[in-house]
Amino acid sequence: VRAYEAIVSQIEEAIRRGDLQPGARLTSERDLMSQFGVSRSTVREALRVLESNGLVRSRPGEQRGAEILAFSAEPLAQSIRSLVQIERLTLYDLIFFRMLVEGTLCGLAAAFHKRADLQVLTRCIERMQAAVHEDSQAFSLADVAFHEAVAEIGGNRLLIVCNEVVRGNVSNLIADKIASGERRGEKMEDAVLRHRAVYDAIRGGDAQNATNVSRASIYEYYAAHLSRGERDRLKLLLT
Amino acid sequence: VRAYEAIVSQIEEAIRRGDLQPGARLTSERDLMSQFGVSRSTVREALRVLESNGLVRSRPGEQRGAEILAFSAEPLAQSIRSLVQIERLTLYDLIFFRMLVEGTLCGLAAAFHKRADLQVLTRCIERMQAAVHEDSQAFSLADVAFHEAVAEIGGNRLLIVCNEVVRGNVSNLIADKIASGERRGEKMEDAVLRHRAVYDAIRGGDAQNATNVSRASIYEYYAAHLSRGERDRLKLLLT
DNA sequence: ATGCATTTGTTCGTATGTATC
DNA sequence: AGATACATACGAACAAATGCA
Repeated sequence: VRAYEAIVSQIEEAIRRGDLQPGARLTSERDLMSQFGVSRSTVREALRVLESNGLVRSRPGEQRGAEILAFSAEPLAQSIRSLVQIERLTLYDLIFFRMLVEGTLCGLAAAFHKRADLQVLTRCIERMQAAVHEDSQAFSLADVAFHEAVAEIGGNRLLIVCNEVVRGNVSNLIADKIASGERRGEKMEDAVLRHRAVYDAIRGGDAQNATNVSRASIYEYYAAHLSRGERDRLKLLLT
Repeated sequence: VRAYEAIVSQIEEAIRRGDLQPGARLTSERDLMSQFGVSRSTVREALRVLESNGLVRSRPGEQRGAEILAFSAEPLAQSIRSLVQIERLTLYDLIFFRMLVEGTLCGLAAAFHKRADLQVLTRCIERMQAAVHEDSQAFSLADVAFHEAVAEIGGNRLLIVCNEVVRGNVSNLIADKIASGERRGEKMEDAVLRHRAVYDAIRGGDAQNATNVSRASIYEYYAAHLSRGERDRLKLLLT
């Protein structure tokens, strides 16, 4: 077993145990070096690996050592990104995933939401409405906030994270096609309507129905970018 | 931008473009060093990062440099593992995900399978049956093979990979509770019956029904390990 | 605002262990 | 068995960035 790997797994272990909390700092490279009885290069290789896994961050000149970071979905997002590129995942694959997961999250939200949750969602839609024809960046921020709020209600962290990651990848894949297209205003109006429909379905409390409305909404939004056969497969998810 | 990061992204880029195919080798560290105009340590830090991301593997003594690896879901599995540990995901979260995804894969299989696919599934079940009361390792190998074969039929790479990863994490979480429990033989018999039911549903060609049978099968298998409230939430996925 | 101490980023030279020919 | 090529690992050094007095 290689020297730097031992260091990596020891520090990883400490972080997982909660022994090293986010915001805490490792000691300096020179301290770690004597602490683990290895050379500085070895310490640095270990730090580079931890850094690339999103566990720590180190910057030159900082007095205390590398900082322990809070968990971030970024490594997961990266894995999925490379999966998209290397395995040649298509828009269809991603949309399928989103319809499946986000629809389910809406179903959970319909079944388990509280009063306050509905208010949060309403505010997101209002912010979207306000930004129509105006600020397309504020619009998409409110859009993302809506989806995240829906996901939070359901409360399954795994679904939430996966869905966020895939949503990000979808945007990457077709950013140019939609955000900057012509008739941008119309499309934004359209999106507001669809979000309202999803909101109503969630408020209605019927999980099956909310799932379906959400999936149909995603389907319609992206259908134009998909082939006939792909659309047929996606329809399997609609009842 | 740091020196080693430039190297990492250049090599990553070459791999993504397919310029560096799996099985090909990088040149030796000394060559890379002069090629990129950096020192040995910097090259090594870059290699460590690439290695931890599952893109290359380097071993001492090998004549040519580091080997380019085929894509593997291992980094993704790692991200999910750390998500499970750090975010304290429970068995419920994982089972929810599996019911959702694997049920859908069964639905796809029901709708799109071919003759040959059914034969593959049959053979997996036969291998399971043969290993009952005998070889528990062969049993679980056949079990995994069945699920992978089902997933392949549906053909959505993203779902397949996510499902495999989550299945692996589930086994980690409760390996002790089931595999080594008492009445192991009975449980294996039971599993064979459930797999047959899933198989019949797939052959039947009704996607909705196959989805349901599969989800119910997973639900029943794990229900005993879950609380009342968790079970109620999972039931939302059954129609 | 300046200068000093500390720390990281990077380089270089060297020694050691290991696989292949 | 020996030679070669390679990766692993060490330690000293300098530059650049940061924080503090």
